[in-house]
Amino acid sequence: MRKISATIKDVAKYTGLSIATISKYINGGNVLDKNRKKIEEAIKVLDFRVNELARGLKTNRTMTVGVLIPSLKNIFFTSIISNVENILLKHGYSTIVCDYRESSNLEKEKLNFLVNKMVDGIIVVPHGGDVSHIQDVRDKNIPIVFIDRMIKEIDCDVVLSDNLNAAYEAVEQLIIRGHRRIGIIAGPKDVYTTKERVKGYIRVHEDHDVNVDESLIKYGDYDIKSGYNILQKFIEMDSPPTSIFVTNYEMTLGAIMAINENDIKIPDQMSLVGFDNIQMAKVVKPSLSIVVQPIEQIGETAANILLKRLKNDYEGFPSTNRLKTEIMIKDSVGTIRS
Amino acid sequence: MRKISATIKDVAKYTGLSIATISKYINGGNVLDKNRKKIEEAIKVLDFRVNELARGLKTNRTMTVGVLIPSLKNIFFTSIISNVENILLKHGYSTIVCDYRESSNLEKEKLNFLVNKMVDGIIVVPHGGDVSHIQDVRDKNIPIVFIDRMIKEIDCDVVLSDNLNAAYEAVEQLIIRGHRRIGIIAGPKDVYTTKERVKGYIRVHEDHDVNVDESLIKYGDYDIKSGYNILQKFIEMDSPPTSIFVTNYEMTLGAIMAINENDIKIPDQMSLVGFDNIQMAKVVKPSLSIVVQPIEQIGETAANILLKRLKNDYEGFPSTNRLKTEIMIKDSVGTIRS
DNA sequence: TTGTAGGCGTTATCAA
DNA sequence: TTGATAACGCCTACAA
Repeated sequence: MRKISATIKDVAKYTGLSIATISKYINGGNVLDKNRKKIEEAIKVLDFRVNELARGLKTNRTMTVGVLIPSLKNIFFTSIISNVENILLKHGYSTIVCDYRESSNLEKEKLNFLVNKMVDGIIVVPHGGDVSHIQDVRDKNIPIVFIDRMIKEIDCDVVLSDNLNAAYEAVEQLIIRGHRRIGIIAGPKDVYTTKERVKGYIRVHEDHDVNVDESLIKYGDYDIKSGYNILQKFIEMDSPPTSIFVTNYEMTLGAIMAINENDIKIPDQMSLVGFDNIQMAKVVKPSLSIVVQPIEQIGETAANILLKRLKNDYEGFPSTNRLKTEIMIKDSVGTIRS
Repeated sequence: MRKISATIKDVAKYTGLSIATISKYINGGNVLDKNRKKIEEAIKVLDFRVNELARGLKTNRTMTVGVLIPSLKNIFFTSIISNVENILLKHGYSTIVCDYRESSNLEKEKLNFLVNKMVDGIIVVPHGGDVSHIQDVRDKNIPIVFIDRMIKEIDCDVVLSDNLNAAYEAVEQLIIRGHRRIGIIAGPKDVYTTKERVKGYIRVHEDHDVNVDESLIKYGDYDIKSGYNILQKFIEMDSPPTSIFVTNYEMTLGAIMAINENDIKIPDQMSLVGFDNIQMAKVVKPSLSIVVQPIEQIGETAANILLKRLKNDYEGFPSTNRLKTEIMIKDSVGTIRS
């Protein structure tokens, strides 16, 4: 069916040279000038392309990297991938993208799939919880880079935002403006980013001598619905918070939905700080204050570390790359007069 | 470095059988029951996995599909991919995802990359314009499925929304509510979806005997900025439209930004119908009316058609799958009293 | 049912 | 600098 493209053998025949010589040329070896010309002509005429399969079989490398994320519908992750893919491509690597739909089982399954595909390396946003399947991959000496979340049990390069200080600074802006009852809509309790962000929330309270009311810390699922539901709960409290900090993009969307439905005036009745997605922040009215993660930098860093490991350069392993976030305070945050 | 996993040879040694027998077992052939047990034991003990490279070298198939989209930051496309990837995976195919960043040159380059990777099939959102490089791929008899956009010059399966009628119905809702000056923020003039959506816009005007004012048809780039700019221009017109139809998600975002900045009251001063992304539509206040494309169905259909072609089943080729959209009218659309 | 052997396209070693 | 040749791991006639 599919047309078989020309092989080294064909090029050899065309030029009258041997297979070995052509192979050497392809891999950057020295050949006589007149031979080089002939080879180049043959390659062009025959439209020769290296058969990566055969090459991989010999070299034991596929020049392929697996990327595994919780969801392809999450723009935070796809934006990262966009950068990763582009950088890896420049180095000849292709990227197999999988999402595991937030399911630990699927994560395991897809990880296995990637191993079967003999990827040379893996970039993964680990789900957390049981990580033995990841350890299994590590045991095979396949380079892995974690993104966004850390798994303490596994020695591994990791690239993530400074979540703790991101939350710290966001909440601090609220405290500075007089807020004392600050609600936080956090992620799932057992996820790394959640823990870090809650830690930051608590630490800044302590540093400013503001009492932490445990009832203002509520855990969601990082999805729209929980953002919506939790904000609703905050509203229904006897003494509702004067401001809310939402810790990811989807829940920020949900929170805004609830705010709109309840006709709550921002920032007069309630201040709001969201997470990620500048575009969103600009569209909402009043303009939304948000924590901005260095998305491009995360992807770039992860790709470069992986490339380094693929070159068998294990300098600084395991490296932890904690990138700084930025806080943009806009109209959704108001001041409390006491 | 990387641990070499067990080969058929190893399994053969372990079981005392021959390579051929093991191979037959793997590929579903018949072996004696006692041998089957031994083989299964060996596979488990040795953690044997088929080397896809070697297999591919023999069978001339990589069990890999390439997916090429304009941007990984566009949730419309990534959502489609999410479904595609999942379905293909169930059939043993892995998905190499590339974006071409809206550049025709990059599209060509990445398409070439995929061909070099010897993918068995390709799903692509074609950029349009020069399509000779796509024809080149087709000439190699690699199955291709187009998504979202049609390329008339190339015989190919294609899966897309019924863009014409989507626009028709959206604009019709405005006409029904008394609007006579309806602005359309269209995409780039030479893109397929743009043409179809503008066609629908014009046709519904004609069907309802409403005059088409050419100055109300403005072309953008399907990006946020042009949505913003064009809406701005509409506002500045001597006789601005009473309603706007925006033809993709990003431009809808941009339009809303402009509306917010100019303090235009929706729907009193202007009605608005956007495109895609239900989540967004719910968050904006007043709730946004939108055209909803059948994202899941698009991915599913494309994947299934490709799988069919990969099985060498060319029934109905080239098929055009035009899926129906849905229109959600919400608070952003008002009625004009005359 | 099982085994032998050749070949897929490439790389790499070793002579020439 | 070039060439002959043996792998890489698998599949597949064909023979036993």
